Amino acid sequence: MLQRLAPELLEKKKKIRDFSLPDLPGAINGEVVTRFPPEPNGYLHIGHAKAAIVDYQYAKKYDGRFILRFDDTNPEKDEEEFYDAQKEDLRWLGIQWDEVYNTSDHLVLHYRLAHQLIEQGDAYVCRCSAEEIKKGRFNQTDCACRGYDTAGNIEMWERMLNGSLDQCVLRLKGDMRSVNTAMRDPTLFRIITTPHPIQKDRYHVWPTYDFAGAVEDSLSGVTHPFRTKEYELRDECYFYLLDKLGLRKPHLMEFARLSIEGMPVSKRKIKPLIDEGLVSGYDDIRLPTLRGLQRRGIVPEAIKQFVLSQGISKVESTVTFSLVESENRKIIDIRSKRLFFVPEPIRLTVDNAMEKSITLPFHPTDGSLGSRLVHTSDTFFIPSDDARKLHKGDIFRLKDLYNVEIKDTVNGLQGSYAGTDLLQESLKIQWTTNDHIDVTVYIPDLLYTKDDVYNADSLRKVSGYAEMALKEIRTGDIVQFERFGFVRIEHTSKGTIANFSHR
RNA sequence: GCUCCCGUAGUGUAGUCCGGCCAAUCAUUCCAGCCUUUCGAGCUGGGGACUCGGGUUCGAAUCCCGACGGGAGCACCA
Repeated sequence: MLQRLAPELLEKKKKIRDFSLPDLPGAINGEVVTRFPPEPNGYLHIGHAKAAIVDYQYAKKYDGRFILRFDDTNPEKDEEEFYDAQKEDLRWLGIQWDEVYNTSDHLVLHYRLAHQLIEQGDAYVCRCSAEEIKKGRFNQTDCACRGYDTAGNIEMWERMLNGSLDQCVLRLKGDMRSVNTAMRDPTLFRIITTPHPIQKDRYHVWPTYDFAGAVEDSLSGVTHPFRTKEYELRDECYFYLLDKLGLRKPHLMEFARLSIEGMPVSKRKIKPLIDEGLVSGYDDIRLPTLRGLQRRGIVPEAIKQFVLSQGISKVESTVTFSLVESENRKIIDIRSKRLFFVPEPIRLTVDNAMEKSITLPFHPTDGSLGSRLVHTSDTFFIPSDDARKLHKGDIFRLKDLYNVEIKDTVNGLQGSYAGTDLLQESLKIQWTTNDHIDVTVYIPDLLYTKDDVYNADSLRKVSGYAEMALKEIRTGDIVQFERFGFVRIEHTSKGTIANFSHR
């Protein structure tokens, strides 16, 4: 009744806070431009989501623009499938970009800027080996290449581009004696002959992150780029480079990387798990990948709330996943249908049971979620965990149906009808009838224990019966199995499975 | 080793830039109670923190110095 007359009254009870981001320095409403620059080399995870959501929210907050930029400057790592996969993940998160482009589309421009640096004497072609370069940085000594004249450098750069010179890189002429190792003549361009997923074999000289990131941020009009803290040492290089190129300098900002207790959040850690078969793939429900989270029944709004609640401080912290669960529960509780699922079922016979047809609502308070009709006879199934607690003479309630008095627990579980009066203190147990669906529930646990060792019991499997109404539930829908927890349903060719989200 | 960043309750987080309104916010977790035909939700109550030591000041979580602790970088990866 109430939900029909004034649904907003019920909604209001759920206080889903709206976290507000702190103000940005030098931000002008309508003129803020942010960007999310993933490398298309894997599936997105919750760490990416943090960056993407923060970037996107800031653009919205200031009525500005949000750019999606694929930083695809390493043909050895980037793969074509991930451009679309990442877009798909972002769309799922509810993120909409005003513009999308690939850094690899701008290589000609990058070459031109490199040329400019060389002409100014701010960059030089270095033919030393990686080893020698490393040694030079460590010892703070110049190599011979650093001393070549501009004309020679331009010639070598052109040979680099036309493929007649290999074993060389273009380096920034920084300060080999700087205390900041990132300033000791960082590499700006290197030769990679592996075909690029999009550009194919059009280019073989590729900019590094230091060059491409700074240049793209500036040229694309980004006013407030964010990145994670581990890049802080490179700030100096970022601004130095823009300075030398005479390009606009954005308000560069850093925040701490997100880490979650017991969950690997980097590709570096996730990949081996997949390769060793310890998880089923990038969408394994134990993983904090967006695909894993989705399959587990975590909704995008919850991820957004969670991310924003973390803020953008530089404090490194390890968050409990229960914060995500809590945000998720707040959102799905009010809109998830309730169904009966009986884990490890045991047969219960009620000797003087009458056949009944009853209508049960899908939600205790929200009638708009509808109801289902259930027929009962003298045969039920209840969870064996509950059955174990029952003794002869006990009276319990088949939830939403009637009371049953236990008559026998030895020769099968038997009981008899014991009225419909609701007994406050009696156990209310969910049940199914002979008509039921076999369901396997997968319950994820932390992949790593406190000591950082792999948790072999991280995926529990529980089989049971669900009521017939589960058939109406579509793959991808989240329901609550009463007295069990929230699950996301998947109907597969091998039967129905339910991925456990949380209580 | 060198350099940089960070240090508020069990876990996160606001406050730190511009010292007083902070006997420190909010969430989560935990505990107790209420409510409820779910072990879910809701409601009420409770516990629990400014790393330490100096300094500046009438006054410091907030500024300065030092110590300690944690993280990161030191790639032709981003």
